[in-house]
Amino acid sequence: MIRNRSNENKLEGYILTPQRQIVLEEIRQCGRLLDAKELYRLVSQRDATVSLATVYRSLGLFKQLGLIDEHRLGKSQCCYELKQSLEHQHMICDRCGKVTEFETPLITQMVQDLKQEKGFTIDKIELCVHGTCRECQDKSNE
Amino acid sequence: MIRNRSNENKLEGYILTPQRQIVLEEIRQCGRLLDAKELYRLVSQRDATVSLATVYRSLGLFKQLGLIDEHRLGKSQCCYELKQSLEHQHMICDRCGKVTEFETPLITQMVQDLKQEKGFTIDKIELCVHGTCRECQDKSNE
DNA sequence: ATTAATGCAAAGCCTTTGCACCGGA
DNA sequence: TCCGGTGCAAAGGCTTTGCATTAAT
Repeated sequence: MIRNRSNENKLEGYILTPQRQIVLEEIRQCGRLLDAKELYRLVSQRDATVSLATVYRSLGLFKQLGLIDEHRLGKSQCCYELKQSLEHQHMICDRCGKVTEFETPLITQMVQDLKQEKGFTIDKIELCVHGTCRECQDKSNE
Repeated sequence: MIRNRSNENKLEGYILTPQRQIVLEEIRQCGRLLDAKELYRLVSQRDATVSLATVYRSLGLFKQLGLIDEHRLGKSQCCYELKQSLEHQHMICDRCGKVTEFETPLITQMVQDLKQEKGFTIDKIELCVHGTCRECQDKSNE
Protein backbone atom coordinates (compact mmCIF):
# COMPACT_ATOMS: atom_id res chain seq x y z
CA MET A 1 0.00 0.00 0.00
CA ILE A 2 1.21 3.49 -0.79
CA ARG A 3 2.29 5.45 2.23
CA ASN A 4 2.12 9.18 1.62
CA ARG A 5 4.69 10.98 3.66
CA SER A 6 4.93 13.63 0.99
CA ASN A 7 2.02 15.93 0.35
CA GLU A 8 0.80 14.12 -2.72
CA ASN A 9 -2.92 13.61 -2.26
CA LYS A 10 -2.64 15.70 0.88
CA LEU A 11 -2.75 12.60 3.05
CA GLU A 12 0.54 13.41 4.78
CA GLY A 13 1.68 10.63 7.03
CA TYR A 14 -1.42 8.59 6.39
CA ILE A 15 -1.84 5.54 4.28
CA LEU A 16 -3.84 5.96 1.13
CA THR A 17 -5.64 2.66 1.08
CA PRO A 18 -7.76 1.62 -1.89
CA GLN A 19 -10.87 2.09 0.27
CA ARG A 20 -9.95 5.64 1.25
CA GLN A 21 -9.06 6.42 -2.32
CA ILE A 22 -12.47 5.32 -3.53
CA VAL A 23 -14.25 7.28 -0.81
CA LEU A 24 -12.32 10.45 -1.58
CA GLU A 25 -12.76 10.11 -5.32
CA GLU A 26 -16.50 9.64 -5.00
CA ILE A 27 -16.76 12.79 -2.89
CA ARG A 28 -14.70 14.61 -5.52
CA GLN A 29 -16.72 13.32 -8.44
CA CYS A 30 -20.07 13.93 -6.87
CA GLY A 31 -19.55 17.64 -6.50
CA ARG A 32 -22.46 18.19 -4.15
CA LEU A 33 -23.37 17.47 -0.56
CA LEU A 34 -23.55 13.79 0.24
CA ASP A 35 -24.60 11.98 3.37
CA ALA A 36 -22.82 8.85 4.55
CA LYS A 37 -25.48 6.52 3.20
CA GLU A 38 -25.41 8.03 -0.28
CA LEU A 39 -21.65 7.94 -0.27
CA TYR A 40 -21.66 4.34 0.88
CA ARG A 41 -23.95 3.46 -2.01
CA LEU A 42 -21.64 5.13 -4.52
CA VAL A 43 -18.56 3.51 -3.03
CA SER A 44 -20.26 0.12 -3.05
CA GLN A 45 -20.80 0.39 -6.78
CA ARG A 46 -17.05 0.49 -7.25
CA ASP A 47 -16.14 -1.99 -4.55
CA ALA A 48 -18.93 -3.84 -2.82
CA THR A 49 -16.66 -5.10 -0.06
CA VAL A 50 -16.07 -1.64 1.42
CA SER A 51 -18.01 -1.37 4.64
CA LEU A 52 -20.07 1.50 5.99
CA ALA A 53 -17.75 1.64 8.99
CA THR A 54 -14.81 2.29 6.69
CA VAL A 55 -16.74 5.06 4.96
CA TYR A 56 -17.37 6.69 8.33
CA ARG A 57 -13.78 6.21 9.43
CA SER A 58 -12.50 7.68 6.18
CA LEU A 59 -14.80 10.66 6.56
CA GLY A 60 -13.46 11.19 10.07
CA LEU A 61 -9.92 11.14 8.80
CA PHE A 62 -10.57 13.48 5.87
CA LYS A 63 -12.38 15.86 8.15
CA GLN A 64 -9.48 15.87 10.56
CA LEU A 65 -7.06 16.50 7.69
CA GLY A 66 -9.17 19.36 6.45
CA LEU A 67 -9.89 17.72 3.11
CA ILE A 68 -13.64 17.86 3.52
CA ASP A 69 -16.30 19.85 5.31
CA GLU A 70 -19.01 18.29 7.42
CA HIS A 71 -22.40 19.99 7.52
CA ARG A 72 -25.46 19.28 9.55
CA LEU A 73 -27.77 21.88 8.05
CA GLY A 74 -30.32 21.40 10.78
CA LYS A 75 -30.81 17.76 9.89
CA SER A 76 -30.10 14.71 11.97
CA GLN A 77 -27.62 13.25 9.56
CA CYS A 78 -24.38 14.86 8.45
CA CYS A 79 -23.50 15.79 4.88
CA TYR A 80 -20.07 16.05 3.37
CA GLU A 81 -18.33 17.84 0.52
CA LEU A 82 -14.83 18.82 -0.52
CA LYS A 83 -13.38 21.66 1.54
CA GLN A 84 -14.83 24.99 0.47
CA SER A 85 -14.26 28.62 1.30
CA LEU A 86 -15.92 30.27 4.28
CA GLU A 87 -18.19 32.16 1.90
CA HIS A 88 -19.55 28.96 0.39
CA GLN A 89 -22.89 28.20 2.06
CA HIS A 90 -26.13 26.28 1.50
CA MET A 91 -29.86 26.95 1.44
CA ILE A 92 -32.35 24.19 2.10
CA CYS A 93 -35.82 24.34 0.58
CA ASP A 94 -38.22 22.96 3.16
CA ARG A 95 -40.76 21.99 0.51
CA CYS A 96 -38.72 20.02 -2.02
CA GLY A 97 -35.65 19.39 0.10
CA LYS A 98 -33.30 20.70 -2.55
CA VAL A 99 -29.99 22.15 -1.37
CA THR A 100 -28.69 25.16 -3.27
CA GLU A 101 -25.21 26.56 -2.93
CA PHE A 102 -24.45 30.24 -2.73
CA GLU A 103 -21.60 32.57 -1.85
CA THR A 104 -21.88 35.50 0.49
CA PRO A 105 -19.22 38.01 1.49
CA LEU A 106 -21.26 38.75 4.60
CA ILE A 107 -19.56 35.79 6.27
CA THR A 108 -16.20 37.51 6.04
CA GLN A 109 -17.76 40.61 7.50
CA MET A 110 -19.22 38.59 10.32
CA VAL A 111 -15.89 36.96 11.12
CA GLN A 112 -14.35 40.42 11.44
CA ASP A 113 -17.21 41.76 13.54
CA LEU A 114 -17.09 38.86 15.97
CA LYS A 115 -13.35 39.18 16.33
CA GLN A 116 -13.61 42.89 17.03
CA GLU A 117 -16.70 42.96 19.21
CA LYS A 118 -16.41 39.71 21.12
CA GLY A 119 -12.79 38.70 20.73
CA PHE A 120 -13.97 35.44 19.19
CA THR A 121 -11.68 33.76 16.68
CA ILE A 122 -13.67 31.84 14.12
CA ASP A 123 -12.62 28.59 12.50
CA LYS A 124 -15.83 27.80 10.73
CA ILE A 125 -19.22 29.34 10.11
CA GLU A 126 -21.99 27.17 8.91
CA LEU A 127 -25.32 28.60 7.87
CA CYS A 128 -28.55 26.69 8.04
CA VAL A 129 -30.79 28.69 5.73
CA HIS A 130 -34.31 27.32 5.59
CA GLY A 131 -37.05 28.61 3.34
CA THR A 132 -38.74 28.12 0.00
CA CYS A 133 -36.89 28.04 -3.30
CA ARG A 134 -38.02 29.97 -6.36
CA GLU A 135 -39.33 26.85 -8.11
CA CYS A 136 -41.54 25.85 -5.21
CA GLN A 137 -42.87 29.39 -4.91
CA ASP A 138 -43.71 29.39 -8.60
CA LYS A 139 -45.54 26.10 -8.20
CA SER A 140 -47.64 27.61 -5.41
CA ASN A 141 -48.58 30.55 -7.61
CA GLU A 142 -49.79 28.46 -10.52
CA MET B 1 -57.72 21.10 32.87
CA ILE B 2 -57.47 24.60 31.49
CA ARG B 3 -58.23 24.78 27.82
CA ASN B 4 -56.77 27.85 26.21
CA ARG B 5 -58.88 28.93 23.30
CA SER B 6 -57.93 32.54 23.90
CA ASN B 7 -54.40 33.64 23.33
CA GLU B 8 -53.39 33.61 26.96
CA ASN B 9 -50.16 31.68 27.16
CA LYS B 10 -50.21 31.54 23.37
CA LEU B 11 -51.36 27.93 23.44
CA GLU B 12 -54.43 28.63 21.30
CA GLY B 13 -56.65 25.60 20.98
CA TYR B 14 -54.29 23.40 22.91
CA ILE B 15 -54.60 22.18 26.41
CA LEU B 16 -52.20 23.65 28.89
CA THR B 17 -51.50 20.58 30.96
CA PRO B 18 -49.45 20.76 34.14
CA GLN B 19 -46.67 18.91 32.34
CA ARG B 20 -46.56 21.35 29.46
CA GLN B 21 -46.69 24.24 31.87
CA ILE B 22 -43.66 22.99 33.74
CA VAL B 23 -41.72 22.36 30.55
CA LEU B 24 -42.45 25.84 29.22
CA GLU B 25 -41.66 27.53 32.50
CA GLU B 26 -38.35 25.79 32.80
CA ILE B 27 -37.39 26.93 29.32
CA ARG B 28 -38.42 30.46 30.27
CA GLN B 29 -36.58 30.46 33.56
CA CYS B 30 -33.42 28.96 32.21
CA GLY B 31 -32.82 31.73 29.73
CA ARG B 32 -30.20 29.90 27.73
CA LEU B 33 -30.00 27.03 25.29
CA LEU B 34 -31.06 23.71 26.75
CA ASP B 35 -31.01 20.25 25.29
CA ALA B 36 -33.82 17.78 25.96
CA LYS B 37 -31.89 15.90 28.60
CA GLU B 38 -31.06 19.01 30.59
CA LEU B 39 -34.62 20.16 30.32
CA TYR B 40 -35.87 16.77 31.43
CA ARG B 41 -33.62 16.97 34.47
CA LEU B 42 -34.97 20.40 35.39
CA VAL B 43 -38.55 19.33 34.86
CA SER B 44 -38.01 16.21 36.92
CA GLN B 45 -36.94 18.31 39.88
CA ARG B 46 -40.37 19.86 39.90
CA ASP B 47 -42.34 16.76 39.02
CA ALA B 48 -40.51 13.47 38.89
CA THR B 49 -43.40 11.71 37.16
CA VAL B 50 -43.07 13.70 33.93
CA SER B 51 -41.55 11.47 31.28
CA LEU B 52 -38.89 12.24 28.74
CA ALA B 53 -41.40 11.43 26.01
CA THR B 54 -43.67 14.17 27.28
CA VAL B 55 -40.78 16.61 27.28
CA TYR B 56 -40.09 15.76 23.65
CA ARG B 57 -43.76 15.96 22.73
CA SER B 58 -44.08 19.31 24.45
CA LEU B 59 -41.04 20.61 22.63
CA GLY B 60 -42.57 19.49 19.36
CA LEU B 61 -45.78 21.32 20.14
CA PHE B 62 -44.07 24.52 21.25
CA LYS B 63 -41.89 24.45 18.17
CA GLN B 64 -44.92 24.06 15.96
CA LEU B 65 -46.66 26.92 17.75
CA GLY B 66 -43.62 29.11 17.30
CA LEU B 67 -43.05 29.52 21.02
CA ILE B 68 -39.53 28.17 20.92
CA ASP B 69 -36.61 27.80 18.54
CA GLU B 70 -34.80 24.56 17.93
CA HIS B 71 -31.09 24.70 17.17
CA ARG B 72 -28.67 22.05 16.16
CA LEU B 73 -25.48 24.13 16.15
CA GLY B 74 -23.55 21.41 14.43
CA LYS B 75 -24.13 18.99 17.27
CA SER B 76 -25.99 15.71 17.21
CA GLN B 77 -28.51 16.76 19.82
CA CYS B 78 -30.93 19.65 19.50
CA CYS B 79 -31.04 22.65 21.81
CA TYR B 80 -34.02 24.81 22.61
CA GLU B 81 -34.75 28.35 23.76
CA LEU B 82 -37.61 30.79 23.76
CA LYS B 83 -38.36 32.23 20.34
CA GLN B 84 -35.83 34.89 19.39
CA SER B 85 -35.35 37.34 16.55
CA LEU B 86 -33.59 36.36 13.34
CA GLU B 87 -30.61 38.44 14.38
CA HIS B 88 -30.15 36.46 17.59
CA GLN B 89 -27.44 33.87 16.98
CA HIS B 90 -24.91 31.72 18.82
CA MET B 91 -21.18 31.08 18.84
CA ILE B 92 -19.75 27.83 20.16
CA CYS B 93 -16.26 27.73 21.61
CA ASP B 94 -14.70 24.46 20.53
CA ARG B 95 -12.31 24.41 23.48
CA CYS B 96 -14.56 25.02 26.48
CA GLY B 97 -17.90 24.30 24.84
CA LYS B 98 -19.42 27.55 26.01
CA VAL B 99 -22.22 28.99 23.91
CA THR B 100 -22.31 32.78 23.58
CA GLU B 101 -25.19 34.76 22.19
CA PHE B 102 -24.79 37.66 19.84
CA GLU B 103 -26.84 39.81 17.53
CA THR B 104 -25.96 40.60 13.96
CA PRO B 105 -27.81 42.76 11.45
CA LEU B 106 -25.98 40.90 8.69
CA ILE B 107 -28.67 38.23 8.85
CA THR B 108 -31.29 40.71 7.71
CA GLN B 109 -29.01 41.74 4.90
CA MET B 110 -28.53 38.13 3.93
CA VAL B 111 -32.27 37.49 3.83
CA GLN B 112 -32.66 40.39 1.46
CA ASP B 113 -29.74 39.32 -0.72
CA LEU B 114 -30.99 35.77 -1.07
CA LYS B 115 -34.46 36.97 -1.96
CA GLN B 116 -33.11 39.29 -4.62
CA GLU B 117 -30.37 37.12 -6.09
CA LYS B 118 -31.86 33.66 -5.83
CA GLY B 119 -35.56 34.25 -5.33
CA PHE B 120 -35.32 32.29 -2.10
CA THR B 121 -37.77 33.17 0.66
CA ILE B 122 -36.26 32.55 4.06
CA ASP B 123 -38.12 31.36 7.13
CA LYS B 124 -35.17 30.78 9.37
CA ILE B 125 -31.43 31.26 9.36
CA GLU B 126 -29.36 29.45 11.86
CA LEU B 127 -25.68 30.09 12.23
CA CYS B 128 -23.22 27.55 13.52
CA VAL B 129 -20.24 29.67 14.46
CA HIS B 130 -17.31 27.61 15.69
CA GLY B 131 -14.09 29.01 17.04
CA THR B 132 -12.26 30.01 20.19
CA CYS B 133 -13.66 32.41 22.74
CA ARG B 134 -11.66 35.25 24.22
CA GLU B 135 -11.19 33.50 27.56
CA CYS B 136 -9.73 30.38 25.98
CA GLN B 137 -7.42 32.50 23.83
CA ASP B 138 -6.20 34.33 26.91
CA LYS B 139 -5.53 31.03 28.64
CA SER B 140 -3.39 29.92 25.71
CA ASN B 141 -1.34 33.11 25.88
CA GLU B 142 -0.49 32.80 29.56
C1' DA C 1 6.77 -9.43 13.73
C1' DT C 2 4.75 -5.26 14.14
C1' DT C 3 1.47 -1.86 13.18
C1' DA C 4 -2.37 0.09 10.95
C1' DA C 5 -6.70 -0.55 8.45
C1' DT C 6 -10.76 -3.23 7.63
C1' DG C 7 -15.33 -5.84 8.05
C1' DC C 8 -18.71 -7.31 10.86
C1' DA C 9 -21.79 -6.98 14.37
C1' DA C 10 -23.01 -4.86 18.44
C1' DA C 11 -23.61 -0.96 21.08
C1' DG C 12 -24.58 4.13 21.70
C1' DC C 13 -27.00 8.20 21.49
C1' DC C 14 -30.85 11.01 20.60
C1' DT C 15 -35.53 11.00 19.22
C1' DT C 16 -39.94 9.11 17.87
C1' DT C 17 -43.74 5.93 18.24
C1' DG C 18 -47.23 2.19 19.63
C1' DC C 19 -50.15 1.11 23.07
C1' DA C 20 -52.64 0.87 27.22
C1' DC C 21 -54.23 3.89 30.73
C1' DC C 22 -55.96 8.05 32.79
C1' DG C 23 -58.59 12.26 33.40
C1' DG C 24 -61.46 16.02 32.02
C1' DA C 25 -65.60 17.55 29.33
C1' DT D 1 -68.57 8.07 26.65
C1' DC D 2 -65.23 10.36 24.08
C1' DC D 3 -60.79 12.14 23.16
C1' DG D 4 -56.53 14.08 23.83
C1' DG D 5 -52.44 13.66 26.82
C1' DT D 6 -49.33 10.74 29.35
C1' DG D 7 -45.95 7.03 30.78
C1' DC D 8 -43.57 3.19 29.58
C1' DA D 9 -40.98 0.53 26.75
C1' DA D 10 -39.69 -0.53 22.31
C1' DA D 11 -38.17 0.78 17.93
C1' DG D 12 -35.72 4.01 14.64
C1' DG D 13 -32.02 6.33 12.38
C1' DC D 14 -27.41 7.66 12.31
C1' DT D 15 -22.80 6.98 14.01
C1' DT D 16 -19.19 4.87 16.70
C1' DT D 17 -16.69 1.05 18.61
C1' DG D 18 -14.75 -3.70 20.05
C1' DC D 19 -12.70 -7.42 18.18
C1' DA D 20 -10.83 -10.70 15.18
C1' DT D 21 -8.79 -10.70 10.63
C1' DT D 22 -6.11 -8.98 6.93
C1' DA D 23 -2.47 -6.46 4.70
C1' DA D 24 1.83 -3.91 4.32
C1' DT D 25 6.56 -3.01 5.72
